[in-house]
Amino acid sequence: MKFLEENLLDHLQRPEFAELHSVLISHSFPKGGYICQPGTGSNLVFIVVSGKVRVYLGYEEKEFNLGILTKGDIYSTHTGTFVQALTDAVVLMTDVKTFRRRMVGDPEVTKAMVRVLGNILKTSFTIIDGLAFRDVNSRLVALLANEARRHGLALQDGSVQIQIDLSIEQIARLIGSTRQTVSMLLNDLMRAGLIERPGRGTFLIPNLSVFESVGGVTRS
Amino acid sequence: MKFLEENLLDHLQRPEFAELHSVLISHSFPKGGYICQPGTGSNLVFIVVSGKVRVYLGYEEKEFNLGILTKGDIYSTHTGTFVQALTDAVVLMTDVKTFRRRMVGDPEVTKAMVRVLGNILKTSFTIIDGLAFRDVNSRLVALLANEARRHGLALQDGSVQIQIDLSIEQIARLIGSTRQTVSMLLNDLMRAGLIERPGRGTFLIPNLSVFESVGGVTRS
DNA sequence: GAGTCTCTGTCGGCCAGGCGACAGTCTTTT
DNA sequence: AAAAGACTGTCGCCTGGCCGACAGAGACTC
Repeated sequence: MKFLEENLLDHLQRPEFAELHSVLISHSFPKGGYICQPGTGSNLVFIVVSGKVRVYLGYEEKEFNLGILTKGDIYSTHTGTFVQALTDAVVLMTDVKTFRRRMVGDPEVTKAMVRVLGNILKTSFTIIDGLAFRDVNSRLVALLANEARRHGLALQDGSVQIQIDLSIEQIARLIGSTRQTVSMLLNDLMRAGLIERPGRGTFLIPNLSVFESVGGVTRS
Repeated sequence: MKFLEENLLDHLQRPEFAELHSVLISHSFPKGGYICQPGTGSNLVFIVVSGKVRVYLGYEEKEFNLGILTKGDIYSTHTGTFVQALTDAVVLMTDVKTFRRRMVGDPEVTKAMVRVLGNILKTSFTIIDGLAFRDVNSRLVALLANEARRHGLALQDGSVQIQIDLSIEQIARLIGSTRQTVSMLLNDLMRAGLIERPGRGTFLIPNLSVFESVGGVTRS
């Protein structure tokens, strides 16, 4: 679902959008700040100018990541999701009404929306799959494997090192489980030699493909 | 997320799309036929011309409805979802490559996509919520209440009648549970006087709002 | 009306995983 | 270095819900 070649922001720099800038108000958010939370009643559309923001579904105790928005991504606040700045971030905001009137007809804008929605949708399918079909262990393995594939550091001996600066409790939230269960599972994985934990927040996966295959087995 | 005023099909009837018709191939599907199933490797985009088609996530034993597409809706086959004709249906199909080249730049097309994706996304959030936070009973109540609100027949005495021509087994699938559990829960609801079952596939909810409130209580 | 099928209700066994509790360990502060 | 605080590992209990099994109950065929 990748359609965008040109960055949406560059596109909006063009002269024909000059008058639009008056209604696109720039807002800055510090790292960790919330761009939106469900239930605040605000109904805005925003475009990320700089920084990274994380979109997630959250409830009292659990939270499921839906995606990371970066420069040029566009999203709406009235979707029942949380949007939090992962780094200091700047966004352009406008209300939905103005957005519809002025911007919906623009293919670059809708293309950006399709891209973002498509990605989030894909992630949410994965989440549903995980919740409906996989046990906690599989979800944990999937989380680590994902992280390894995406941001892992491959070492000379073929192992992959990943840095997850999250407490066990936070990891548990991400996969919709509990501290105790995750703690136990991680130790099981270590005892089985599938992962090592050289230090806090750091994991070492000696053989990633073997590791991944373990997650798949426990399918019901 | 409703942006479309003009129907996409009318839009495509315009003269400037005349040459496009050669690549938009019309396909008919009988009621119950599959427009796409995951894993078939096909990578097509289609627009619904007539009929209703149902999009759902399915696995061996369970299936989760994501939405119903009708005239003018546009969707893609490589999303890992099943798409099944609920009635006899006609769709216009083309491959993704052509679609990107010829149609992605058109705001009506992308608007339709945003609308469809937005709806499906919303539904999938609801599913995640249900799976992660609600027990089977809540999901069952939600399903029935939803059906009642949407297609229910309000009787004079304030009760609502709904027609669900599904076996208990099929209902169980829709909420990701089992025949036995659903059978038990339905009987519990009947014993509690919250629903009645005058005949096969028919339910009667004497007081819908009371009924709905029961579903919410069991939140963890 | 007898046989066959499909659907429904109910029971008992079983287990993943949530939760409270508590001890041990690592960090930070003063 | 001592105290306070946060994080981690484990144990045991308990429950929701899956599963197999089996017995009615309608429906359909011959």
